Order: sequence, then structure tokens, then C-alpha cells
Amino acid sequence: MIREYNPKSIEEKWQKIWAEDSVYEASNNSDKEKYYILVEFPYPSADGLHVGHARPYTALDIVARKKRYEGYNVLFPMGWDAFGLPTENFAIKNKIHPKIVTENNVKNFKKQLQSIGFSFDWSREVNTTDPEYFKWTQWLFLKFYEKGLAYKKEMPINWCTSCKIGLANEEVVNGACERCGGEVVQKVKNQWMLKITEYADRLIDDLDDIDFLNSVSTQQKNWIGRSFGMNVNFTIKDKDEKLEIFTTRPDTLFGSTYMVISPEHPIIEKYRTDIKNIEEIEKYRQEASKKSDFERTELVKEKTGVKIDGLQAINPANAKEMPIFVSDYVLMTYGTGAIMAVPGHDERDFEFATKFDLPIIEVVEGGDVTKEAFTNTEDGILVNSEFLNGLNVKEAFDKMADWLEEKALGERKTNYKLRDWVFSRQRYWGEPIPLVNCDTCGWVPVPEDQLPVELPEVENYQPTDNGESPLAEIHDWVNTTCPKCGGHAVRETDTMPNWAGSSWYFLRYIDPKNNEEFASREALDYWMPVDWYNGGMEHTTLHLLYSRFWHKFFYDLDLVPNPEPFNKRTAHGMILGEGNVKMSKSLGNVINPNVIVDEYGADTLRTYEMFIGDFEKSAAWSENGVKGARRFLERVWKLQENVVDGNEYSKGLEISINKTIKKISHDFDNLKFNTGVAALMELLNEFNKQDKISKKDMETYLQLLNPVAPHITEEIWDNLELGGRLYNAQWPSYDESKTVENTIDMPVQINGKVRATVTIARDADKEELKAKALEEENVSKFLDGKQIVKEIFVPGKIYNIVVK
RNA sequence: GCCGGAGUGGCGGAAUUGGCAGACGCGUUGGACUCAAAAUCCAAUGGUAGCAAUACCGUGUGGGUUCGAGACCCACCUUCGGUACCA
Repeated sequence: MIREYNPKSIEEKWQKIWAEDSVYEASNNSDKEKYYILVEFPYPSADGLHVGHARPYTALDIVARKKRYEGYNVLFPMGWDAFGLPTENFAIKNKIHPKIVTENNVKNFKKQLQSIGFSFDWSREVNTTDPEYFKWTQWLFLKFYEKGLAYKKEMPINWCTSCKIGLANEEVVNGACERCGGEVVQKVKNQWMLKITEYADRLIDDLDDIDFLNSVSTQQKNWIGRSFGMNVNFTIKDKDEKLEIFTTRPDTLFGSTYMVISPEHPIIEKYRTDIKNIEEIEKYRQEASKKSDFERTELVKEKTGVKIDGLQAINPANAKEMPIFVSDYVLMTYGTGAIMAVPGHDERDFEFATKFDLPIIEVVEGGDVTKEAFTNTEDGILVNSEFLNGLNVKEAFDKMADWLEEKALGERKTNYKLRDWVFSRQRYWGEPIPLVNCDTCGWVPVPEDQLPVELPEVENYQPTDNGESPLAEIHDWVNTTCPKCGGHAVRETDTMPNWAGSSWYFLRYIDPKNNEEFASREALDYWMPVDWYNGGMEHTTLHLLYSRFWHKFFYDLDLVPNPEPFNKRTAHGMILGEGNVKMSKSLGNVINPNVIVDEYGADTLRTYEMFIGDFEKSAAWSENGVKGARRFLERVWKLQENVVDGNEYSKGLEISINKTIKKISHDFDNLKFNTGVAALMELLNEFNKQDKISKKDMETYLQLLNPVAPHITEEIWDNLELGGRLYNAQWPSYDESKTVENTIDMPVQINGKVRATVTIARDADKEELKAKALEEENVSKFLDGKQIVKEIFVPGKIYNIVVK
């Protein structure tokens, strides 16, 4: 008689053994082939671990365990992305130092993660807020500075007019301050920028060489938004002034009937005395400054704008005069901040032209421009366009481009939606930017031997009421000497964004205790690139793109061996609350994984989260589903009673076993954990139809289930004395010839509807099958008095008879 | 708005990628065990009609391609992620 299944004692027992035996520590000196598996490290919030964290961690833990059984030297590390706004706000609210808050949260997270039995290599744990870590974040930032990729620029921040502090986008709700409801305006500040745009082309082109989820690559490409077009110089009438626009459609130049410039365009200031309605324009500009780019470019909202009274533009193609408007749907941050409007072939221009009663000219045939903009012009032919008439759009593009370039009126230009990265934050809880501003030398980097620049102690973590970081108030920290000339200098008081530490953390895992370098070149050569990186879709265009950018830059400096950090990127779906709603504190439906571990066990939590649904899609939590997973493990536990000695397959199970090994091996490598667990359940159901199970089959079963439920399988392995430890075992192999039955049930269709199923040899030919099918009453019934027009026979799949 | 996903029984989901829709699990119903309950075990379970064999309907909506569509094409609806200072 076996004892009762008691997950609590089993799980604690094995977690202790794994830790004592250092089972999951990866070696930097191994003859084995390496495999580097990375999961996004969590932000350790005060709320603690979420069941949503456990899903991807369990999934990649399964992959890691399987890879180890297959003989790889696996690196599967974990750490903490701990700088950031929520911790700072928590600290302010509860009057606790953010460092202490972080320490507590990390402690809690770590305990929670460890109780679920992940095979992380804890000896390589990193923390972005640890000075020993951010010393290297600062060092790497200085490389950007040295190479001219970090520069200062006037950029707007959200400014609450009543709290008098800068706000994150998240803290602005419908244009008002989240805390006090006060009005939020854009305030310009001189900030550090990183020139990610310099890598735009490579960030797109190199996607072809790596195995990213299709939707991820597409989204990165669209985010970078490369478009090939032209910069074209329009002129302003009676002024010696060019007004440069960017267009992807120089072929439609003859259809341009007016111009639109962004409210921030410098031409307004320059010619303010010529502009008769300057007051009206200033007022419009004021209104526009309150809106986000998002609001400004919405297609549904009604277009607004003001005509500039006093300035006329001239179309370089035909010297025609046209009016200039100011409108907020043109952004200063994209292109040149000015456009030529072609209302016949652009939706927004059409809408604007209709509203302001401007002429609309058709220049590509195929639509009806009196009714709507004709934009699908791929196959169209040019009209009303002088020397372009009769050409197709592509030819017209080239001809116009050549013509403009010849006359020096414009040049071919590639434009990107991607903007440079604003790298300054006016916050306390981030890495100090390691630069000082010297009275005589200007910006000077803090020398390497003085890194890290640590955060000073402050009383108050709130940003100051003049928009500066709280660090600006700490005068004895701010005032320093210039490392270059020894004169007076002041420290930069802005800190780095949260994205800084997470842009390179996977490099530090490789050599986490190195005091000389961020990681040794030898270790980087061995481990990089990451073989498999899994994370959330929500990180596609920020974190994932930022870390690719940093890595490419380091590659150019020969700091890392590969141009891409991640070979493969997959993404998991979110876990929602019961009834498919988001888990949130306000709804009170947040599930704490520890409650599940305590009540049902870690193996149950793991099994349930893998079985909950397609790993890549979101799935709703269900307490009954958890119970189902526990029931499954209880049945596995009970299976011990039926095991008998034997090195043969149990009666009639040869094919089932081979089939299941094949399916699970495939499923675990392809994120199909839900069907993998289902296959284990099916095999268990087959086992339970037998009186006895051979030790050999039980051994196979435990190996297959082990990556999902490592504790219970290790315990049963030990109970049945199957030899040594399961964690030292090898992944089971299968015999391909034993994965299929010799006879199959073939569906027989009449006109595409299944009318019968016949059992027949797998390799039977059409005639054999037809003869057998016609014996079926339900087949002959439908053929009676009809004529066979066609027969479709797909061996092993279907037989369809078409009758008339 | 723009970019990228998703929509299948009462519920979570499966479907070898164009070939028997609903695997597996949950729930429900009936039965066994029990003084009783829980747990466990057995059976049934998309809808309609039928004693049954079986027939018809059925994968968000409307069209289309095909011998055959959950899967492909066109148009739409709903919903989720991102939208650059949440991480």
C-alpha cells in the first residue's frame, strides 16, 4: 500500500536536494554543447508574483529540463529588473527608501519562484539596482556617449501645472494629472537622447537572419516604419525661402493643391511679420500643444487647421501657386514637418480639402476622386500630369524623382517612423547618468575607475517643482570637480529609464561576478547568442528593440561576438481572471500562485498552467481546472500500485508509448504544452485500462512527465527504485516504425459528406477501398440511381465520391 | 486612428496546416460505493427530430474559391496587446 500523495513534503524535499546538489548550475567550462534559454526577468513589484509570471517560466523550464536530458549544457538564469516608477511611488507613499522596498520585494519574489520548483541557476542572479550591476550599465552608456550616439536635445515632458512635477505618460489620464486632476501641458526640457535611428536599417534587415515570431518581426518593421520617398523643395512666393517636404509619392506632385505645415514649424516664427493672421495661428498652436501625437493623427476626428494668410507656396513641378495651412495632423517629429497635400489620393488630405473647400485633382486613373480619395493606385496610370501622363505609378515615381534631382529641386530620401530614444528621466530610482558638466570643459564622462556613480541619500524622492530630478536638490552630490581639469563641475541629475538595465542583462548572466569587465570575452564567445528568448508581446517594440539596438552597437565596438543577441523569440499569452477579464486588484480576482502551491502543490500549478490552453494565446483562470490537474497527478501517483517488474512493453501499449514519446518530444519543442499534457493524460487513461504496467513503461512515463511535474515524478522514481536520480536520466527515444497502426479507419464521403467509415490496411489502394466502401449500406444508398462523376482518393486520409 | 493578434459546445480548449469538427480537461446528468456527505470509480454529454439505424443544422457576420473550408480570398463586427516616460 502506498502512502497518500502529499505535494508539500515532496516538493520541499526535492527542492532542497536540487539546491544542495547544484543540479541546475551551468558551467562556463563544459565540453557539452551549450543552450541558453532566457525568460524576461520580472519587475519585482510590491504585489508579489502573479500566476501570469508562472506560465512562461514553467514553459521554458520544461524546455530547459528537456534540453538537459538531451545532453546540453543549459543556461537558464533569473534576475530582477528593479528600477522604476512603481517602486519609487510606493516608497514616496509609504515613506520607505526605494532600496528597502526593492530588497523586500525581491526577497518575496525569490521565495515565491523557488517554491514553484523552476530550474533556474540561482548562482547567477542579477539585480539591475545593485551598484555592481549598474556600474556596467553606466559604463556601457558612456560608450554611446564616446561614439556620439548619446546627445542632448530639447524634448517635451508632461508637466502637471498644479503638482508642478513631470509625469510619466501613464500618469496622464485624458490630458489630466492622475494624482490631482490638474491640467497637464508639454514642457520643454534639455534631455539625453540615444541615436537608435542610426541603426534603423540594420534593425529591419537583420530580422531576416533570426527566428523571431512572425508577428514580432512585422511589428518591429512597422514600428521602425521605413519608407522610401523624396524630400522635395517647394518655394515660398516672393521670398528666397525653400519649404522642404517629405513624400512617398513624388509621382502625384501634379495633384498637389495646397501645403500643410506642423504648428511647430520654424517658418511661422521666421515670417511672423508677413503673416496677417498670426494671432489666430498662435492660438491654434497653443491648442495643439495640449494634444498628444496620438490624438493629433486620429483618422476619425474632424480635421482642424488654419490657413496662413500672407504666405503662398509654389509647386516646383508646374510653378502653380498654392495656399499653406497649419494643421496638427502634421507632426514635426516625422519627415520635415511639412507636407504637400494630394487630396485626390490621400484620405486625410481629401477630408481636409473637402472641409476647407480646396481643389481636388485626379492624377491617377481608377477611382472617383469627386467621392473619395483613390489610394489603391498600384495598377493606376497617370493623368493630368504633363510629362508623366500615361506612365504607371512606379515609372512615374522614377521619372519624377530623376527630374527633380536633375533640377536640384529634391532628392531621394529614406524616412523612418522610428524616433531617437529619450534617455533622461527626472526621477530618483534609476541609474545616475555618469556625466558631469564642467564650467570650462563642458560635458565630461566620469572616469571608469570612479564608476559606479551611486545614488545619494535623499529626504524626498519627489521630482522638484521646476522639473528637475530630486537629485538636483542634493547640492554636495551635485557639486563636484571636473575629472579633466579639476575645476568646478556639476553632476547630471537625470537618471536612466528602466529600459537601460534590461537592455543588456542577458550578457551579465554569462559572467555575473566579473569585477573587471561586464563579462569576459571567453564566456561571451561560449554562451552568446541566446538560443531561445521568450517574453510578452507587449515588449516587442520597446524592450526587445532597445536590446537589439544596444547589442548591435556593442558588436560594432567588438564588445560582443554576434550582431544579434537572440536567435529565437517566442511570446506567451496572458492569464486572465475567471470569465475572461483582466486580473486586477480592483476586481479582486488576482490569483496568488503561492495560494495554489499551498493548497494543491507546485506540480499542480505547473501542470494546470501548461494545460490551460494554447501557450501563445491568453487564457482564463479556472479553479476547477486546477482541481482537474491535481486529480490527474493523483492518478499518476496511484499508478505506482500497478507497476510490476519487467523490461518489456506492457500488453498492447507498444504503439501508444512510441506515439506519445514522439508527440511530447515534438510538442515541448514547439510551445504545444497543452496538447503535450493532454497526450500524457491519454496515455494514463490507457494505462488504467491495463491491470499491470511494466517498470519500463512507468520509467518512460515519469521521464515524459518530469519536465512538467518535476517533484512528483522524482519522488515516484525514488519509490520504485528505478535507479539513481531522475534528474540524471536521459530523454526517452522512440521507434518511428512503431508509432502508427497497420489498419486505419478511412472516412468515405459522398459529395463531401461522410457517409461511412471503413477499416482498412493503411497502405490499401483505391480499388480495394472502393470495393469495401460499396459494401456499406449507407454508401450504396446514396449512389443508387446516381452517376459517379469524379472520385477523389487521398491515401490514408479520405475517399470522396462525387455523384450527380 | 495606426501597427500586430484573437473569435470553435454550458466553460478552457483540440484539429497532423485544405480531408471524419469538438481530442484532453472542467462542468452537468445518471449509476456504483456510503447510514449520509466528500473523495473515488463507471456511463452519457454540440443542437433539432427519431425507439433506433440515421438525417438535417453547426467553428463571430455576409459573400466567394474548392470534390471538400474552422483553416484560403474579399468585406464587415467584436475583442485583446502596443502606440515611444507603466514594465
